[in-house]
Amino acid sequence: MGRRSDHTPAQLRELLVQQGHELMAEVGYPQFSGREVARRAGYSVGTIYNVFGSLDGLLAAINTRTFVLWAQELRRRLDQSGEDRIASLVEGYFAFALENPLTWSAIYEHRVAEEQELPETDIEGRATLTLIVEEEVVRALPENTDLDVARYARSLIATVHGHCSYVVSGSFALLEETDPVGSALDRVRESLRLHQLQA
Amino acid sequence: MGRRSDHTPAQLRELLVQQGHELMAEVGYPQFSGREVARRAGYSVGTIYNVFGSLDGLLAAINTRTFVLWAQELRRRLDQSGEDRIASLVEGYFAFALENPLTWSAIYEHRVAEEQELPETDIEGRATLTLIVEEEVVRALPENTDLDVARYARSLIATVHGHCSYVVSGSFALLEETDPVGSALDRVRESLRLHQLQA
DNA sequence: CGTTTAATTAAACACTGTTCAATATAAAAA
DNA sequence: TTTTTATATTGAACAGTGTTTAATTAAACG
Repeated sequence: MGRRSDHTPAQLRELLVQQGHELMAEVGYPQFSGREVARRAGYSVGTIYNVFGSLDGLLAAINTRTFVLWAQELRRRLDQSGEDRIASLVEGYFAFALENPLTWSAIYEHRVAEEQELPETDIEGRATLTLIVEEEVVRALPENTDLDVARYARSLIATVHGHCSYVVSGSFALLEETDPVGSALDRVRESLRLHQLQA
Repeated sequence: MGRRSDHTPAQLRELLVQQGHELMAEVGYPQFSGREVARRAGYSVGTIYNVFGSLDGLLAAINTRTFVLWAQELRRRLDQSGEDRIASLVEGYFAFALENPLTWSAIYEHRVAEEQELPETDIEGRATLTLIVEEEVVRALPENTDLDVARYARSLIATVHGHCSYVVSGSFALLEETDPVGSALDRVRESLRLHQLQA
């Protein structure tokens, strides 16, 4: 078969990312197969290389999709949140990871060698999550704080991330931890409380 | 070639773990190859399956070795530590990960499906790290604390781990974070300070 | 010594990711 | 409309991988 016109370039790209994302959700990063994605999309392997340049390119696009869905979930929860928006964030962080363990883990299992080579659209989609958290951290802090808020927000994300990754990977289950979300939230609250008083 | 007697079973096991650990340090988890380990050890692939039952068994043994080396490094630093033993711990955590990024990452990249099936010796080697931290957390807290110290220690480990994994994976570098160790230590100190006062 | 037992291998199988010449077809030019 | 050009698509080839298993050979035992 030679040139086809079943899909526009944009449609084809979308199709591959969608099928790839589904496969990732089904089997996870270690069992992920580019050939299988092509098979499901009704194209042959080479097409992935035409469209994304490499398998890494497809994987990056799949993970970016996960980032976007994750950010949407956080926004959704913030919109429905009561007073305690920080709790909504932390719970949303965990909830997404636990409801989508395989796609969520894939984000961290796929090491991007030179991250500068990520397409603009990918970088943007990924940054959103950080921005959402930053907004809420600003909101939780006194106006006249002398903290580097961006840096502080990243540190709180890292704190929650550490707890969350232990849960999803199963290390915490082994240690019979019953309330990892609670622990993560405790650490975040402790830190925020101190910085709220300090002003 | 049939049965050989170049190594005792124990020696052979040790040889494979050692070669495997070296290979992991050279190429990292994604490029790791059981066949290559066997090649370097001068045996054929099947031997790995004789000795460890599966490739996962070898990987578990390799990662356990990393845990043991890591724990040794922490103990070494604690022995030479001044007053601030918590800082020694956090710095030791990061230092080991940054000096051994590939073997350290492999610990978290190799998902063990049913962790109950880890050999006793592996479980023991891995638990040591947690115990070291627990000891120091007890030391840092008032005697009459009503905290669940084991659980609290795990939470602090998760906090540091979150920061550390961002550094090693390169996510923090991208965000121009200059002092992740400092951030992690800040979060740990904040929490400890509160729990020191609370008594 | 012969027999049993166990370690070791090589080959086979079914997969991977990646590259690339051949080709069929859509788009452009005549 | 016909011819030409450009390109999207494929399928095969290559070099790997993990895993299983029958055959082989050497050690251990009686």
